[in-house]
Amino acid sequence: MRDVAARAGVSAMTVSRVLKDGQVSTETKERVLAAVRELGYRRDEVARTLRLRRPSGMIGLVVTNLGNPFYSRLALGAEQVAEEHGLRLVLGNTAEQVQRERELVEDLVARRVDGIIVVPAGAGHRHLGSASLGGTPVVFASRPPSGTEADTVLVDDFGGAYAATSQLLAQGHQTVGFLGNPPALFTGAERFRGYWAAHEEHGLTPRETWIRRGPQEIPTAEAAALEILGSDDPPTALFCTNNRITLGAYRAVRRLGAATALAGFDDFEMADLLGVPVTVVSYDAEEVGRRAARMLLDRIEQAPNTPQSPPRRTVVPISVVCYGT
Amino acid sequence: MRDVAARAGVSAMTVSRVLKDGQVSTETKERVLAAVRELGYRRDEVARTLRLRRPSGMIGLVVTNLGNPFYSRLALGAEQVAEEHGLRLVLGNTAEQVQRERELVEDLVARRVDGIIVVPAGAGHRHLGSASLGGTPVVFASRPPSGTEADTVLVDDFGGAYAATSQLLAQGHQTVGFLGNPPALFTGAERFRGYWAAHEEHGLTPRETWIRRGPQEIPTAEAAALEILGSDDPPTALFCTNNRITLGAYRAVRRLGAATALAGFDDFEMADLLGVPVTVVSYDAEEVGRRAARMLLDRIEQAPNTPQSPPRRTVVPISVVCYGT
DNA sequence: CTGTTAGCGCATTCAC
DNA sequence: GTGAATGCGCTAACAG
Repeated sequence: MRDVAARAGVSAMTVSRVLKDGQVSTETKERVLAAVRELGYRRDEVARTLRLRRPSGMIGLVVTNLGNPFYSRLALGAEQVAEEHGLRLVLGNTAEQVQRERELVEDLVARRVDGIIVVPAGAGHRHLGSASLGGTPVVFASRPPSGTEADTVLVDDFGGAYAATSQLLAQGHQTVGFLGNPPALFTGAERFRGYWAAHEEHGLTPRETWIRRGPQEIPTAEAAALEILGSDDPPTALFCTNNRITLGAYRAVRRLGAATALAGFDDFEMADLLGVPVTVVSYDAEEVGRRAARMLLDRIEQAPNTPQSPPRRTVVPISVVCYGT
Repeated sequence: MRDVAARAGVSAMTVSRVLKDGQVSTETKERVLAAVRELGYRRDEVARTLRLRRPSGMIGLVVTNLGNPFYSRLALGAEQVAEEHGLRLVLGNTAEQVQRERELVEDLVARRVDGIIVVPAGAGHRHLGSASLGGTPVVFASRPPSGTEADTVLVDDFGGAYAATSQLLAQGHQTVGFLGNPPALFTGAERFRGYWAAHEEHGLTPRETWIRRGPQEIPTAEAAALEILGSDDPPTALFCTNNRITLGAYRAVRRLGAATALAGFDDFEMADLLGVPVTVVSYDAEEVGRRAARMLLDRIEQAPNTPQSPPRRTVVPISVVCYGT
């Protein structure tokens, strides 16, 4: 900046004013801008935010697995909203490790991000409370906080599982198996709850032998499905808690040549081409990111030393789509 | 920091030293650390990097479409490497808009990122040259620069298309159609070149009526495939330049009940379950991100006022996988 | 071992 | 309109 000033024959102060369109005569302004171009000068945003006592104009996004399309689409949605407000997104991947999460969040706070969106790993989240983070606003996405209160954006896990299972039951299936993620995961628990509630609604009780609460990937889901469907008295339908599990189940059904109906959480591209009836719970992952970003922006815009409004929670709706037959 | 110093009864300088584990007596160190804990103090990394005349410890990643799993996995790979070096990733999505790209890159430079990985949109990339960016190192990923020289990581587009097409020809198909992205895209051009070269190798010339260089999404690809396969003299196989196009072609084949063989760029989860023979070009998208990050780190570690080593280019290998039949 | 001085690049405040 | 002084939060360099 000094160099630009020298070249334009003015003081650094004048250059600063030109760059923030302050009161400068048209003539000097042009001289300064010329010097800026000639020197390829760029104002240092880091020094600027320091001087202005402002946060960095970045928001942190901490996810558990960016390789999962759900989270990359969440990131895309958050990026859209951040972009509209001139904010940049700083990305961190925790691989479900609480320790990584803790370090990442600490680092983001030290870098003075305006706020953080986090898909929490693990169970206790006191270390993610805004209070533990020097007041940096935090929004939870996809999984709710435990041990602290905070703004949260969830998917309607319960409702989706309930609706999809109900669909199967309404189609006349009396026996619906369950393949899903472990109960320790919030989504796993909620989706199981939905599955169960749908049965109760119909006066049914799922049989324990049709339930597998563990598979996470295609091969393990396939094995579990083979086990269930190969038993003496197999169910006529299966509810799966995510699309990888649904694909595993599909492989099993196909291999056995069974007529088992499938329902699952998460839409996927080939669902209509499988050749067996598939019911799918569909929702907008980008919308999760957009809402989280908007909630965060609302917090950020609240004056920091103002009494904080209570934490809000919003649930992104799902829809049920039936493919095939 | 002053507050911490006051509380510990020392000067700010001592606090600073404690936090960077300098020469401080164990006793004062403990007093300081106690004060840090009590006040929940965090060192301001922004001010720190300013004072140390260092870049921000962040690298920028600018992609054209984070919703595309290829780019989100690229991001994941880059994040891994960045993480290992204690660097954060700042993400930007251009949606293929050159204007957005330009603004993003400018902003990243102004924020003093250590370097930038970019999947360039558009055709001319002079504005992405390290020179135009005040010397900030830049690595191109997935598409090469034009109008400037820079480190680049590519996928073996030509080789993959060549290998997959050759596979079809070797299987006895004399007539292989082409469904692919527009020639303006680097990948589109390269993959077409590979398709063509494989034919030449076999003494064949593809027929123009079997070629569609435009479809990008499933529905348009399906329509194009229906057109080709519905003609008087349809080819017995189709080469598709990405997995969305392959899926579109598959829909057409299935609808027509044809026995057309398919080959395509990009692996996908269901490829082995389609019920028709499918050859797929597979590659490691994360590896693209990892290599780009490593190249960038190499540049960053070069002293800035040293004669720069010439731009490097690396190509991530592909492998061909045959499913079905 | 610890404190003082000075300045990273910028912008607010107050002169002129 | 423009410039000089001052300080954002931190730390290298030099005292003591």
